[in-house]
Amino acid sequence: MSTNPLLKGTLQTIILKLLEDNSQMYGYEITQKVKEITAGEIKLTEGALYPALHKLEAEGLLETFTEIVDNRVRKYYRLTEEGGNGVASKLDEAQAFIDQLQLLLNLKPTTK
Amino acid sequence: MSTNPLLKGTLQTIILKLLEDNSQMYGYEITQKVKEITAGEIKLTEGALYPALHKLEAEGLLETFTEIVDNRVRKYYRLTEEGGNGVASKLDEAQAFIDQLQLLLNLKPTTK
DNA sequence: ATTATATACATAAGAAAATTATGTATATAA
DNA sequence: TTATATACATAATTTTCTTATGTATATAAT
Repeated sequence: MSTNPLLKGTLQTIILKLLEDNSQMYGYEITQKVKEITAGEIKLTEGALYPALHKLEAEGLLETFTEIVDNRVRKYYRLTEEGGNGVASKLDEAQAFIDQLQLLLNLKPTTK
Repeated sequence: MSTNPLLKGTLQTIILKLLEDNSQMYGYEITQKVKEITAGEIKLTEGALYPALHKLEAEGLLETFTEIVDNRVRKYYRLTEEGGNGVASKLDEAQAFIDQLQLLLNLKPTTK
C-alpha cells in the first residue's frame, strides 16, 4: 500500500529492535517480552514468530546458537554485524510510517 | 501477529476515516488525498485500493453512486449507516495498536 | 498418579492483503 | 502525436499472518 513495504515487515522490525536492546534472546523469550511490554495486548503466535526468525537468519541479519537448559533446547538469536547496521534505518522507516498513519487517521485537516 | 487483525486492515481504516471527513469520495480522489496528506510518502496503488473499496462495499460499510464528469466515469463512495457506526471503534483499535508499536519500537525500558 | 499448564521448538494448510503488471478509455499538455 | 493525468478494474504472484498440529520436557495442581 505504500512505497516501502512497512506494514508487512513490522514483526521483523520488532524482533530486530528487541535484539538490539537485549543482545541475545530465544524465541519463547521474545513472545514473553512482547507480551510484557504491551501488557498482554500483542501476542506473538509461534506460527508468525518462528518463520520470521528463520527468514531473518536466512537473510543474514541474525545468527543463532543453541543451549540446553533443564533438558530443553533453547535456540538463541543475536544480530549479525549486518543486522546491527540495519536496525536504525528500519526503525526510522517504521517511525516515519507510523507518523504518516497518525496524520491520516487523526486527519488534522491539512490546512489547505 | 496480534489478537486483532490490525496491521492488515490499516488501508480500510484509512479509507473509512477519509470518508468520515469528506462524506463522499471517488477512488482516484482518495489516492490523491492520501498523497497530499502524507506529502507524497504514502502512495496507494490501484491494485490495493480498488479491491479494498469493493470489499468494504460488499461488507455493507460503503455504498456507491456514479457520476459522469468530462465524459469520464466517477464512482463515488460514501459511508453507510453501518459504516459510519463502525469508524470510531476502528480508529480506536488502530490507535491502540500504534501505541503498542511505539512502546515496542522505542522500547522505553519497561521499568521492570 | 495424573492432568493441566508452562516452557520450547517447528511446520503445514489456508486466508488475507499487498505488489506488480496489465487492460480499457478520455482529456489535456507538450 | 506522444506523454501525462484522470478514472476505472482485474489477474497473477508474493508476502504475511492465523490456525492447527506435532514433538518433548518440567512443574504445579488435583
